[in-house]
Amino acid sequence: MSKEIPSRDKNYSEWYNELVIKADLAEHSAVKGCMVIKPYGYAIWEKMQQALDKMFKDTGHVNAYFPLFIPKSFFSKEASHVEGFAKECAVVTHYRLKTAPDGSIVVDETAKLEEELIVRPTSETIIWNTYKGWIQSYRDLPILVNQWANVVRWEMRTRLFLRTTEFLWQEGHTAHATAQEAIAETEQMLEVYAEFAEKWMAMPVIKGIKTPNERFAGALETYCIESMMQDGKALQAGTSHFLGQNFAKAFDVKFANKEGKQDFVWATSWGVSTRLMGALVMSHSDDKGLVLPPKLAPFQVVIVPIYKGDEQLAQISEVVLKMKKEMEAKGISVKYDNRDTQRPGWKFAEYELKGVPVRIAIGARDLENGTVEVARRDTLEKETLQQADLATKIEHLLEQIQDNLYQKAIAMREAKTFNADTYAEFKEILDATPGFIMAHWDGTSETEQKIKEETKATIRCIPLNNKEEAGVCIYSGKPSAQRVVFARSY
RNA sequence: CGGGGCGUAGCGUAGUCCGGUAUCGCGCCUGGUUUGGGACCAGGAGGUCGUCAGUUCAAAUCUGGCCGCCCCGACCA
Repeated sequence: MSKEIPSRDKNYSEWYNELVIKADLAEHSAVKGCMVIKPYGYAIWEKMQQALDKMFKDTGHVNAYFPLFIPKSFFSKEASHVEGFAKECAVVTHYRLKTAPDGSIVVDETAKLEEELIVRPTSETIIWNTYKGWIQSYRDLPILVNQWANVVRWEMRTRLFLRTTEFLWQEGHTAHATAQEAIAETEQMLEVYAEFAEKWMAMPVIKGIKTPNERFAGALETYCIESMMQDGKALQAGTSHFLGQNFAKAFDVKFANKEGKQDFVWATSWGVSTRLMGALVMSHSDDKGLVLPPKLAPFQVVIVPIYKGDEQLAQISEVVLKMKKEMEAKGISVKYDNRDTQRPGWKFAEYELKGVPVRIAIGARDLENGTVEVARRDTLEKETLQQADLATKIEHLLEQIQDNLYQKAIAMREAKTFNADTYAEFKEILDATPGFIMAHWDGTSETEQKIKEETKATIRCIPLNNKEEAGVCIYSGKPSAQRVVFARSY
């Protein structure tokens, strides 16, 4: 198979698609709109899961699991929620197949479900139906539960990782005694997501709140982190919702407060998905392939021996295994690729394609000099280092790479963030230099809608702690107190 | 659901207009030489040409139906 991927600049979508496949992250599946996540891609997802899961637990959350199927009646209890998801639900109507007279397998019409089951597109309804039985008193609160699960949304158009029919995610669903506490939770989880994106994925994000148009179906307020991909398009990387008492009311979840009065429970939900994998690819990778931040790389260092004959390999291996051990003692994950079936040049290209942060090559020359060749994936720079204290040097190098990726991503975002003061300017920037456009907006849905229809750009978010600045709306000319983030998005 | 493109070996493709039993590259297998940036030589294996039907002495090629995929749009995390 040819491992060449198309250029990033020529066709960003094609580049992304090919890269995901060639780097062995995922592939299209036999089921329309679904994908197969391959072992290498899944290993990265597992790294993400582990880091996130720890952050959730450090903030007091626990994991649980709820059913895949949601009875239609549950699903329809919260009006705006149904409305938001109705168009993209997979529905189970029967529970048995049979063999037809002609030998083909058909649905047994006699095995029709009395009530259809919805394959969860998200679990608010089934979870709140369950919480009803868990909550009687303020003493039962808060409930801080997270679920790792798969969900199905029957999207019309799909794209590997970014929008597949089935995807993996985590969804947190919390229940609180007060609005204030629920809002604090919503904001806390947004912080967790932002920290994960920036510290682990090396992907800078803007924290903000969604406009009513873009709000989650059933939420009072949707907080989000928005990131910018290398082609200037925005990607929503995570959301945290303050659900108010909407779901508690829909499922009649009341509790007795300290005064002995009945009140509806306050709710939040928050989630990130395998979409983050897409974000990771689009944030850092280049025409040679994937570029992984060290903290999420399935292995951070690959060692490639360069040798002639078994004897030389044995000598090299002796040195390598010692090095490997030292690095592993520092918590660095190392792969020693001593396969004789591929040549060094092939391996170099392969590990670049797969985004391994650091590559160490060692041959006869190095054995003599007590050196190794160290190549970093982010800058593609190579240098020769002394073997002495290599583990410490690599440890620092990995930190540097992690930081460099983040700084590069910030620089890219800054270079593609513009102010627009008139609608003409706004449209010009949008086409000429895609990116984030900071512009004044009159705060109405109508204006946002019009701009979306005319330019395909949406308000990504209203940044938290936004700077106050008097101005006029680029579209309507009405007064505005702050700029918001506009962009075309994935 | 609208617009465009496509379906030929594991992958990428030529051939389709003008019908005559499938081309090339990568990969794979065997042997040898190699190994500091995707090796080279020699030999070899591998194909219901998406599918069903029709036309014909003869269909990858012509006709019709169906299926699937990709891209762009509406929808969306």
